[in-house]
Amino acid sequence: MASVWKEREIQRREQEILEVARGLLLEHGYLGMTMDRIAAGIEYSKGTLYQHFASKEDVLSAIALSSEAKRMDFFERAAKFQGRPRERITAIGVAYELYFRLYPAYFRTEQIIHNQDILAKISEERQGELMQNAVRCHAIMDLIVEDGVAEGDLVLPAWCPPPTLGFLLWSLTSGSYLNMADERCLELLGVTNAVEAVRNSSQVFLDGFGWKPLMSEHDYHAVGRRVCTEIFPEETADAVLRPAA
Amino acid sequence: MASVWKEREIQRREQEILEVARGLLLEHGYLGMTMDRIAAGIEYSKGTLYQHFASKEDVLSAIALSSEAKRMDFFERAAKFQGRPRERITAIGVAYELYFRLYPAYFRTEQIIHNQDILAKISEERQGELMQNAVRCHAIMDLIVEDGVAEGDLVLPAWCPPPTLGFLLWSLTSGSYLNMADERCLELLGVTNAVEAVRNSSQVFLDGFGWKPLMSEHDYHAVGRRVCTEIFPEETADAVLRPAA
DNA sequence: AAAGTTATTGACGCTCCGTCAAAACTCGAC
DNA sequence: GTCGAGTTTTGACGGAGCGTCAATAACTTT
Repeated sequence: MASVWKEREIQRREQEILEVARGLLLEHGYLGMTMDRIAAGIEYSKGTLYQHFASKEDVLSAIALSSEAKRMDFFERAAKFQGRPRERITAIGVAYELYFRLYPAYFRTEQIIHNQDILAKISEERQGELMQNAVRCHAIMDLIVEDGVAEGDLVLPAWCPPPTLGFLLWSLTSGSYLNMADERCLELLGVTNAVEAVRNSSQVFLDGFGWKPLMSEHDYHAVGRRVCTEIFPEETADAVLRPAA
Repeated sequence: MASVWKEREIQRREQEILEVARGLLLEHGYLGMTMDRIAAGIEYSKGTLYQHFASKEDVLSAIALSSEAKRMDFFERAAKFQGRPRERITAIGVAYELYFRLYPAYFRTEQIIHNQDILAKISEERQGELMQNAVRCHAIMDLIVEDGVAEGDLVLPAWCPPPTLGFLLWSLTSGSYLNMADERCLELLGVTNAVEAVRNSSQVFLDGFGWKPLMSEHDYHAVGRRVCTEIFPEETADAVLRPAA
């Protein structure tokens, strides 16, 4: 049966398209990633391109989806880290930071797709997939927060159920990374070492909630380094990526 | 001299263009705001439109600029609030929250323009203006943070000079508001009362830094209400906008 | 090998941005 | 009042990009 080979060929081509598209997106931005250029990049015409993807936004969302898959992978690996709940949520933070630093391009594609106009043009189906990822991602955090509460390390105020804490922590981190995009602006404001600041501020935030053990009682830089060596040894072979003592 | 009247006429028309453009932007999004539609909305042709604005992005940045002006106004008014430094930074938070709730449309235009692709197409001049606003905005926060340090209410760690604290607080808030844009997603995650959560979480964050007086020592909801009645009486005539007891 | 089926192509229609030569208008001089 | 130089306005047009589809090529079955 030829259809097996055909199936595989289609898959292969889809990957090739995404590869070319991602390259264009990073080099020339959203507007520079044109369907004609993608078609020129692969060895097929635009018509064939449209047999794989319904629209430009569809291509874009596929790229974003693969980026999110990478992030999900990091999160799920980090979630396996053994320790007190607050150490485990710290591991999630490390995962996000590594994702941001190792794959800034992926981070950017997530931001691009997160735009109302673009999102509106994506098929319901893919929108669902994207949403699904977000939910899974927050579910991981929720479980850890709930463990923290269950073990008595954390007492949440009434206004802040576990999903809300996850949302806030996420907002602090993603908001910071997003604002870091404009480097000129950052410099003008006099912000240096922003990545380190985000790392530390997450801990300050958790201290604010009184999540034990507090920073004063525990060395979370050491936890960060442990997460790097135990969970992300390959990714942090370059020492620059590990938190300093 | 006719040129005086002409000057005024040009100003008037510019305002009219922006009004129409903002309407289109809000109703139909970035892609729905076309130059032809704007031209149809005012009583002039596209050519004339292009005598006022160099490009579509130029129109957009003018809209964003006026939005930022509104926010700046709120910030500057809030900065006049009298009290301990932490009360004053709380006032800034109230200002931002009110801006977000009263003018969601303005908030959105700021987000739209904050896009790399769009930003890249704006004239250097307008980019400078936008940057200027950001700097002024952060300068206000910086001063308050520095006062906090000077008065001994706040001891900042080495990794966090005043501008960095401003940046982080800003990121927490703007990041949260940004993530709140997707209401469906928020609901799916189980986050309720997000605005209140953001308000409280900023305080938790400052508690984390040990900025005195701590939440346990001071009623910051009351401070919030005072800011509303003293600084924003007009805007908070509707009681829904004021923090509950 | 012929008929039928599926895959591929790229020219085309449409929309939108930004331009520019031509038309319309203004206003002082005579 | 009218002429004409200067200014403003216009909308048709070029160019670019997205998505389509009739025509063509390739492949499969009989």
